[in-house]
Amino acid sequence: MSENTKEKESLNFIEEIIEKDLAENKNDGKVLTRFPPEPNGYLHLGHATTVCLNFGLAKKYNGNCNLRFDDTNPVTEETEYVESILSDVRWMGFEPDNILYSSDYFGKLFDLAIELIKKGLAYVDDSSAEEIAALKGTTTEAGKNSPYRDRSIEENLDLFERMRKGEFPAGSKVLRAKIDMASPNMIMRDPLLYRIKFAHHHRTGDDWCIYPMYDMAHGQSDSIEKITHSICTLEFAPHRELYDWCIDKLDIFPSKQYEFARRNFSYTVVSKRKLLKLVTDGHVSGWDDPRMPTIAAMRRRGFTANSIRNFSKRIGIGKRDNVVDLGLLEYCVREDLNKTATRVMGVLDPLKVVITNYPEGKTEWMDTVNNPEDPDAGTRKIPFTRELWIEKGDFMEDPPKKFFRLGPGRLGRLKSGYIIQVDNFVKDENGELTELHCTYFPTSKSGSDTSGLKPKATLHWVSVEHAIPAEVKLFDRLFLVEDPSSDERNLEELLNPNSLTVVKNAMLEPSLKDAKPGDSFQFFRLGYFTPDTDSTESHLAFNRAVTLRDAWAKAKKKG
RNA sequence: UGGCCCAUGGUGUAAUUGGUAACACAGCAGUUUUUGGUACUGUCGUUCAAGGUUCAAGUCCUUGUGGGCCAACCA
Repeated sequence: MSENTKEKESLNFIEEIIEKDLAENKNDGKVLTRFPPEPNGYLHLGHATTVCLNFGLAKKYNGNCNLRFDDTNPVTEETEYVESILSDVRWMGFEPDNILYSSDYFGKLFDLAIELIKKGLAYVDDSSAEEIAALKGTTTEAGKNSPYRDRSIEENLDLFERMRKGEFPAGSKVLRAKIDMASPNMIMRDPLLYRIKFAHHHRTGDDWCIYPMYDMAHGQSDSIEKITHSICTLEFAPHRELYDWCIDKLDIFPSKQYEFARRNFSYTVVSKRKLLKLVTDGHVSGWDDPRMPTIAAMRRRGFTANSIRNFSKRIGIGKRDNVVDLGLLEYCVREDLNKTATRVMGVLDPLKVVITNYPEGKTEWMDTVNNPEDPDAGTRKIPFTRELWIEKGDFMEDPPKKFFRLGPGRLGRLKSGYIIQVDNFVKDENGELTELHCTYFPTSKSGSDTSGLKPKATLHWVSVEHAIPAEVKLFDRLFLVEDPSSDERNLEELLNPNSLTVVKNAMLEPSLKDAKPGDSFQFFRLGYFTPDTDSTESHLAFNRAVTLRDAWAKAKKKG
């Protein structure tokens, strides 16, 4: 194929391996990878980087990438998860070359097991789980052979066949590889190959009552599909010896396994067990709660597939332990949305402004730019009237020097509108600020400003008459500690109690009426927002994907 | 007292395979700005340790130290 002569960008270690293989014309110059999730949960950010890696490699080297559901354990796997995984992969922007299942190979895998038995390399063991564990030895002591280890090939064949027919109860027998109970690699101490489970499988139903273990299924499935580069996480490194042993003894296609370090992310967890616990204990509303690190949640929150792909590319791959700063993902989201999101105005904490010298009942439709980063995005009209909503935080009765928004007597520019000056503020009986009385400068109209006035701040606003109310959800990190997965304390103690803020009565500009999930907006000065999946015409609901960078908030914090 | 993997700024990855330690994020300071956004500029700071080989070591060797994974009828 095409030789990349001058590759400026440096290669990661897997790309180096692939390019070396390609140079040697291994596998006839073909690259075939696979993404092999077990359908027992939703895909999360860790999977997302693996998806990008495997599909990305295939794309880069003109190869292919299969999606293979590693569904060899019927008790944990469900069709619901299969569907969510497939839709998440597609949303990420990748179309699998083949959609396959390990369960498709149950027949072939059974035959391979028979072959191992015939070669005297596997045996049926009647020991209980406890007995097998007891004979396993420890990392520093050799194990001992099972009393069933030397059964004849004929007897093993007979027993395994009868296991398959359902003649023995669950747990009464297993098939084990006959390797070496003294191996320094614990995985090689006669690993279990098949176990009896009378469980309904999401695809094969009740056809089988014995199921292959990971080590009898994964590498073999790779081999059946002729996967050239089987990429997995570092935890599987000890399995590689067995992976190669099976391929060698069975004399099947020599797929090769390569390992990279799993990604950890700051202020969140990616263990399926812990994510499931967050869901079942009600700490979040579901797998797609926008605070979750799942792909479904990130999509619902308003993150884009493009930003996740860029993030994945930027963090690269390696072999050392790591905690990736989630701030980088937020940066990638902003980077993407800044270029594409339409700028609109919405007020989260409304304060009424009455422009006392503006005619009652008058509406001016002001021109405003949809996206200053994209001239092709065009302009639209927004209504300006005598009564407006502005952000309560944009006025201070007694503003400090560094605050350059509104205060008594101060000027402010209303974005794409007029410059106003605060004349008065009104409070209710509780001393709560309720209203600002201002005057506007007719010569200061945006785009044709001849006033010569230079207010320090430009504020967002919405016409009271035209505003549409909405619920808006704001999110903060789920956990208080940077690395919750390595914290000894209970998950509950580490949770950020303020990870969700629900704003009930936000006021939005009327153009947002028909926004749909998947649409991205920048609410001027507030961040990037997208309609929530539960948004309806009568009850608009938005999620904030991420805030804008906020130098003022930072300055305030520092005091 | 085993096997395997790993060690580069606050974080994540690079380093033409022995030849000036770089890129991005974060931080800090500033310029521009009808977003305290964006863009732009500057700045901070690093090879786990000790020996050795070499004109030259993040890279090779030795010995340490530190961390991770492995003993589920899970994947």
